[in-house]
Amino acid sequence: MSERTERVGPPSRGGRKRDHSRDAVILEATLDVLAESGFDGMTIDMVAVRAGAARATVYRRWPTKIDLVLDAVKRLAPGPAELERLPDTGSLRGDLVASMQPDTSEESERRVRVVAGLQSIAERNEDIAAVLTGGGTEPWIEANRILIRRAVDRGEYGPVDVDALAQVLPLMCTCRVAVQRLPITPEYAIGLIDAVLLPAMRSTSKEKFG
Amino acid sequence: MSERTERVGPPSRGGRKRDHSRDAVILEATLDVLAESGFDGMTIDMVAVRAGAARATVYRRWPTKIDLVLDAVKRLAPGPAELERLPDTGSLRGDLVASMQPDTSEESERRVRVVAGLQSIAERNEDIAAVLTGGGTEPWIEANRILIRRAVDRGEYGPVDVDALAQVLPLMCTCRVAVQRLPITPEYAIGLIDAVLLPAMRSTSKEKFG
DNA sequence: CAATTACGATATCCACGAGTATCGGATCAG
DNA sequence: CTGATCCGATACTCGTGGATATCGTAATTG
Repeated sequence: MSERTERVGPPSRGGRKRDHSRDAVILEATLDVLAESGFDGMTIDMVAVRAGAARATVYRRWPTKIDLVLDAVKRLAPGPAELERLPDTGSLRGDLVASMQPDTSEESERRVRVVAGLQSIAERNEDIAAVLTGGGTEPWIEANRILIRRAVDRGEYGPVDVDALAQVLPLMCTCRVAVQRLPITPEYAIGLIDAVLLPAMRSTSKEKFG
Repeated sequence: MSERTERVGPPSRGGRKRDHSRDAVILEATLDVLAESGFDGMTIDMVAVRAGAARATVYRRWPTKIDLVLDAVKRLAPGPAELERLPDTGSLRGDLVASMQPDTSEESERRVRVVAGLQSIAERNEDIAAVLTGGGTEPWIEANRILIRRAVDRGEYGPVDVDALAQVLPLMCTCRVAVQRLPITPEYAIGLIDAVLLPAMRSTSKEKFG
């Protein structure tokens, strides 16, 4: 977490406790607004209203807009435990379809929209850029890397370019939402798997053509 | 073109002519600033300074910031003639490599950055969204569609899912620049062609796996 | 030359949003 | 109860940027 406005100096004698359960509400509201309006279009007031709080309450916990957004985006990054719980159905296709299931939900569409809405500020803010790579496409690509490597190891496919193939689904889906402004339906996701990724896996790319 | 501030009423008797050769300079400056700072980060003053003009000169030709950006983005859309001049080397790989050549240039990286920088405003402005689909990834996808269809027609490959495969290179390259913030090197482009697209072409996706 | 318009530069108006300050009411510790 | 702190609400400051207006100068027509 980025530095809050915690009281450090005087060991206070009492007073109303800060209701920390509202942190999550405010951060969720921040992500909602970010997904809808982007960083520049988002105002602290929008966040406060959506969270049912006062602007002062937000500023009491995060000193600047940037700090608020940083903490909010950190919620997007999957924990290491997330990568441990990858599906294991026995076939690559089964694993991919299972792992894409949450990606066709609204929850994950918001994630992509947040990433898209932070591009402009990421250009000028090192911290935002850093937290974006961690919470954006990279974990998703890493998950695909694991699934593909596992399929190759168990002999389901021959040797392939794991790094290149692991990027196909995450990058294409991200671009579809962020740039083409189209939803990731289960049909589209499965279509990509069956028409692009799995066919590419089947033909090992040893021979080149001139 | 969107409506300018052209004089229409009084048949004027004379006066200094508007130097229309500077339109292009201003619009190019607009694209440069858009690519660097996005729509919200761009100010009319940045554009004017980069174009070596005064703000008043810009406002004399385009009434609002939106109008200026609309005209600028229209310059990104390739004319119909562009799609007629697609490479024809005899092999799909040759065509793809040749057609990707300009995409690895700075010129084309700017195009993608402009598209990325306009996402936030496109969410709220119908006109921007419309002109973006025309000048963004769609023409690029269409070009790939033509190349792939041609290769199938000449018997170089069996039947494939043309629409899905035509999106692979444009979407992945766009996302790499706009989201991952990495350059499109010739190595990366050719790597995609050899490790993803052509392998996927080779194995026709008739059989499915459960 | 005179009238007219474009141009560069600059001043100005205006709206908006980040961040601060204040206030009344609520909630805790002692 | 008392003092300290949180909360919601509101007013406020202040910088920025879109848009307009003005002015002196340059170019063009008659």
